[in-house]
Amino acid sequence: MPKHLVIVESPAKAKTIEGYLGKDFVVKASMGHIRDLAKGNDAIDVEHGFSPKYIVSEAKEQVVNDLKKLAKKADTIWLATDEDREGEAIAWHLYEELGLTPHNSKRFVYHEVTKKAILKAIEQPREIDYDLVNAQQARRVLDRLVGFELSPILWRKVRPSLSAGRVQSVAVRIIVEREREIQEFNAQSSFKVNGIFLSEKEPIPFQAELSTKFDHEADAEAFLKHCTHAQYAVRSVETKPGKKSPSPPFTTSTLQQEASRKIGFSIDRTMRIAQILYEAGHITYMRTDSVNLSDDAIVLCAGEIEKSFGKEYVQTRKYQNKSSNAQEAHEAIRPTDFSATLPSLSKDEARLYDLIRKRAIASQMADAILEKTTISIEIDPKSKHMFIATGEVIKFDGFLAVYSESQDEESDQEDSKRLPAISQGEHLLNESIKAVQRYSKPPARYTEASLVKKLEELGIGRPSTYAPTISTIQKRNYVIKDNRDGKKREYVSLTLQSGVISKETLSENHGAEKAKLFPTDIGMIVNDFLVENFGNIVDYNFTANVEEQFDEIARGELEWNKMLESFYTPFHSEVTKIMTGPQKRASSARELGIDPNTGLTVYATLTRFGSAVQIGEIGAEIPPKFASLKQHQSIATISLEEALDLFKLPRSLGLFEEKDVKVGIGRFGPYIVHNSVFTSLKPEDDPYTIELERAIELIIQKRELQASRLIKAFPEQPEVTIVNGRFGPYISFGKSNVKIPKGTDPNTLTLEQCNTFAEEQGKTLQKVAPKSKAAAKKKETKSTLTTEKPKVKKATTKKATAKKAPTKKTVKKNIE
DNA sequence: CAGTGAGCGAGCTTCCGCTTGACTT
Repeated sequence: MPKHLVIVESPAKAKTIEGYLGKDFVVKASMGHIRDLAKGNDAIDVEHGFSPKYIVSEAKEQVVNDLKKLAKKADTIWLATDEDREGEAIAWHLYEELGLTPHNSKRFVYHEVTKKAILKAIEQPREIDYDLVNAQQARRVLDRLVGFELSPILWRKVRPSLSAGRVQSVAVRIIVEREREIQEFNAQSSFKVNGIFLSEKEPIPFQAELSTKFDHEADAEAFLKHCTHAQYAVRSVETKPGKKSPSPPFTTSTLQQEASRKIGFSIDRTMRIAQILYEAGHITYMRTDSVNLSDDAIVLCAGEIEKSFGKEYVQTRKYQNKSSNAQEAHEAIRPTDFSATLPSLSKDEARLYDLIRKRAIASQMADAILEKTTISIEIDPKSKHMFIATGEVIKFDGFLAVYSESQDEESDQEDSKRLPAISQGEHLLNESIKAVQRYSKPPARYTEASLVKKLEELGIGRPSTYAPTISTIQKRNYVIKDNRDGKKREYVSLTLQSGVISKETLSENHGAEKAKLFPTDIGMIVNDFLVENFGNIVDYNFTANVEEQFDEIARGELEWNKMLESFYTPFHSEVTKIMTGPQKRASSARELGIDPNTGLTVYATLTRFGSAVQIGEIGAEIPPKFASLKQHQSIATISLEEALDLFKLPRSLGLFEEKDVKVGIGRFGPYIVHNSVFTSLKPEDDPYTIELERAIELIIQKRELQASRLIKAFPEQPEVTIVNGRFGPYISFGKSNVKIPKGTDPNTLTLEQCNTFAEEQGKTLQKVAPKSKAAAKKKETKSTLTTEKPKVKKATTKKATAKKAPTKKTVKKNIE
């Protein structure tokens, strides 16, 4: 019987550590926090020192019970949770919940899961650090207070079920403010001039850029004219040594960024796959903010580099963390085994593993040695303009042999090339000169990964919450990840060749976006409301400021409930002021102008059913008319013309088979209705311009599809049919669907068989309303108590989400 | 399933961080 029970946070870690310790030790995992604040609004007694009420959640009961049993049998219980604030709190909660005493329990901490580190750590046990625990309690309580006082204000002032919080509201703010910068951005154009030159000795053409840009076409043209008679000579040749150093090994945030840029993974997918690699023992822990590698790892890594590349490629380094609130309870993310023999993995796992391994290896490799050459070319001795050619040659590749980091935005610089050997004073021949109109670019929209980077820079959120936070703000419909088609734009290109200047007008695509984050109307309204009324909470520095105070608590210099007191008093009085103030909703209405037909005012506004345009006033004699916005339209940017267009639907296209054909936009996107049969438009069809002929084509297509859908019907029981669905044949059984067992030919099924299958699958022929079905489901899932929300919500939210992706749904339907 | 665009009122929603599983049409 083992005498010692060691409790860590993660089961994979438990397994590893158990291997390091002797037979007397059993190592178990707490699976993260075991207790949390009670659910409702009564978890914190603000009147009495913010005393918190903790409960063991249903999901953790089993874990706690198992640990209790083991603890009873053990002589010593070692609390070996992470060294950071949260880990210390977990240790304390365990201590309390398991009824431990100073006599039967000890605490030890480690920064890396290596045998040496663990054995050393257990030699140096300590007490639970209550100052650190209190810092965590302050953090936890503050987050609850902020979230649970701000959210209800939004329910009342904006819309039910919304949420606000210290982290998510700032994330939304970042997206909203960037969108506004982009909206306000005016692209300026200028003419960038490039020449192709040749040396007489070494006739390899190379490119050089003019040191000045021209704002106007006329200036560019005048310059090219001037160049028709120019004499080119090399004024100077400068060669400078340079070097590039590798980046540190991955943290959670940098892994998410690079996996997004290099292999196109969403941050969610990255974390899911990293978890698999971690559990299989291929990588170290993936939720970390540390760039540090253990000494053991560095030795192993250096050995691998020497073996694969040679000694001159080895340069071991210790990296310093840049982010200020890093807690560094773990190592950086690295392979557990650096050798080139890769474990057998799925394709995605292999790609992520490869990235992690190369990045870690490169971090311990030598700098790349470069040589940068700059050649200045004068046009003629009098001209103030000059052409500059730059080239870069890699003298020693170093870490570049393994890994080079990608940038968020592609820079304009092309791959720097080797320049021909040229000496000062030498005359050059010019092959051609081009002046091309270039536009300035607006700030880039955020991707999920670049938003994580920004949050990390601001010290907001933790490695374990980056991905969940970003999915929360999308679930709340504050932000959507979306694509945009670019717009065509013309630009001018002037070319001087063989003494002749020619002009071309070309066109380019700009502003196309893929998987970028856009604020929704509701996101903007909520943000504006919070910025106006709670600017201090959604301030970019709010977290940094409270973090400083948490640190003071952790150092024992500040009492945690005093800190909360001084935060909460002014905060709560602000909350009360707004809750008891005028019962006005946060207004989103934007005046667009006057409708020329009726003379009434046109508004863009947020309604119960989402963003819409409105003609006329509520409460006026003539009730206002409404029309929903299309996808990609927003209250902030819609124009009067676009708004008026929305009232052109539904429209009649004419008669087909003596019945009216109408086109409109519904819940699932644009549709045609004819003889009360609905047909979706294809993505390429525009409901505003579609003509009768095309509509009839789609109606007939739909009929053909319907015909091939039905495999078999039973006249004696018309609710039962066998049909072809998206996933193959199935039995449509009243309102529910029944699976056909594998190996059964759907064509030969009898009605009796169908009824038997239905019975076996627990389906009845009652016309079950979807509501009660979902309620039953809710009951089922209740006991598991995951973070997943019940599937069916209030009518408003349901509709709002359904509206989100009409085109997607349409596509699916068409495939069917 | 393809419409709608309130305010008589029933009761709900919500935070951040730490961890892994157990669920289907």
